[in-house]
Amino acid sequence: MTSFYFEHQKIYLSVDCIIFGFDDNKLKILIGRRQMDPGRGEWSLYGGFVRNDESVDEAANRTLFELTGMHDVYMRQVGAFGSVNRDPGERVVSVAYYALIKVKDYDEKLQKTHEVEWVDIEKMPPLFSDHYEMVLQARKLMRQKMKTNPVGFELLPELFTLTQLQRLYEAVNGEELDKRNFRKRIKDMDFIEKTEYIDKQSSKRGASLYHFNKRAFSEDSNFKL
Amino acid sequence: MTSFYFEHQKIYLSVDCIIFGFDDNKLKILIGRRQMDPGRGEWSLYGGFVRNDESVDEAANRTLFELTGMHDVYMRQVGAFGSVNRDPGERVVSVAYYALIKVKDYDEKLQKTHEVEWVDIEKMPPLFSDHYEMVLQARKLMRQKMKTNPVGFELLPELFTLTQLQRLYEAVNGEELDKRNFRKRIKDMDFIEKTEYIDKQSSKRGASLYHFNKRAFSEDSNFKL
DNA sequence: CCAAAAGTGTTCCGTCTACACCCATGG
DNA sequence: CCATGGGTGTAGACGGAACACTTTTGG
Repeated sequence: MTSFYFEHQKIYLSVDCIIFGFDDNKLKILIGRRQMDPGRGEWSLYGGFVRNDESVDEAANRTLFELTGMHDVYMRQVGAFGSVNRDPGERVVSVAYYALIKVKDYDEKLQKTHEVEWVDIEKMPPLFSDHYEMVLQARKLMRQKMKTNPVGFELLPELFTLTQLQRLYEAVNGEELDKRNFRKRIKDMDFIEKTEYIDKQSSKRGASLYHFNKRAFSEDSNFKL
Repeated sequence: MTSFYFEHQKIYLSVDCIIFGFDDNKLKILIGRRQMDPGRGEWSLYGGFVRNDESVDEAANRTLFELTGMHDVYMRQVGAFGSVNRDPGERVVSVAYYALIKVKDYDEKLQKTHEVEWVDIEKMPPLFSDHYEMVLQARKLMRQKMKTNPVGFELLPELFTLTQLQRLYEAVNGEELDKRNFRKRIKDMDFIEKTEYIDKQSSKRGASLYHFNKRAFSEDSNFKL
């Protein structure tokens, strides 16, 4: 069968990753200096091209793996960015994804190899092309998601204190929360379990360490923070 | 400057439109029988390919215009759909958009030319490729948007009764609403204005016609339905 | 005259918010 | 012994949900 496809034009398709981390009570993203033209030297998200033999989601996962060596990372699509001149070199449409990773799990060697850095999301430098817009949208989506889904735990260590969890939500939403009200809500969620372990890093008294029990959480559990 | 782009592969990029309408107290979408191979004869969204000289958003608007002859339609991106074999003929990545139009504004001739039909969203037939998935996601996004933004009016005539508005929200959310509570909320929104006109179609007594005053609405107005 | 849709307020209950003090310990 | 962060309960405000009857008029 002859096809109608031929009359149309193919386009370069790429993916860009907005990688969120949480450290020092601040929400951060992983960006680096662009190592190729056009835009060499500008701050930029990490990205890659979509191949013909992989889905766009796969391309995003592969790209993230290249950068971090990590598999099974929480990742969601932000959307397609398709202005004609968004890439000064060629027509490239890019699909943005955001990822949530634990900063401590990220191999520092790989970080140096790729010359990427964690930067405070409140202090982002100007970024290449439309990457800033991508970050804004990603952040909006992520904030929305965190309100009703227990995805924040992707950013925290397996064991965390309630204060850490609260600081995370404060960083994401950009506002302080009331400690007692926050902890009251946590207590209502049986899938956030107190462990026998105590963290002595952050205070003299020591704080109980909690963990998120994925199995105990089911989609119909209600999660609101 | 020689470029690194050449080592990568180009891909066909298309757009698909989920076109919502509201008629007979039901939420509907516009679909047609696919007129080309592969998939000829299957129910399908209306779509088109993205050209090199237009943005993806522009391609979506152009495609919608081809089908409906309408400009300045409310349209939002749903996301990119990029499975390798989503199109049986060729590798095609598609970006889905949803649109909200007034059924009455849609020229019936054009509808016949393109052989598309309004079908009740609750009674959708199986669709070509991943189009059903696109519709589900579009509906989810649209429902979300309608909760906090006054976009429902895009689906209603300029002048509408409060019962029509309520039926729209009921159709979108799939649940009945309390008439008094609903009307109380409407009364709090000054930008939904009662007119002097009366609709005599739907009842013997007659119902006041309202209209949404875009100018009176500002982004900081709070809208919750 | 009656069927059919329009229009209109109040009460109750649960949820969210504000708010202050004691505890344990390392240095 | 004191500075630091951990941990706990209550009262009042607010918003959402439930709920029933009168009005108008075309047929």
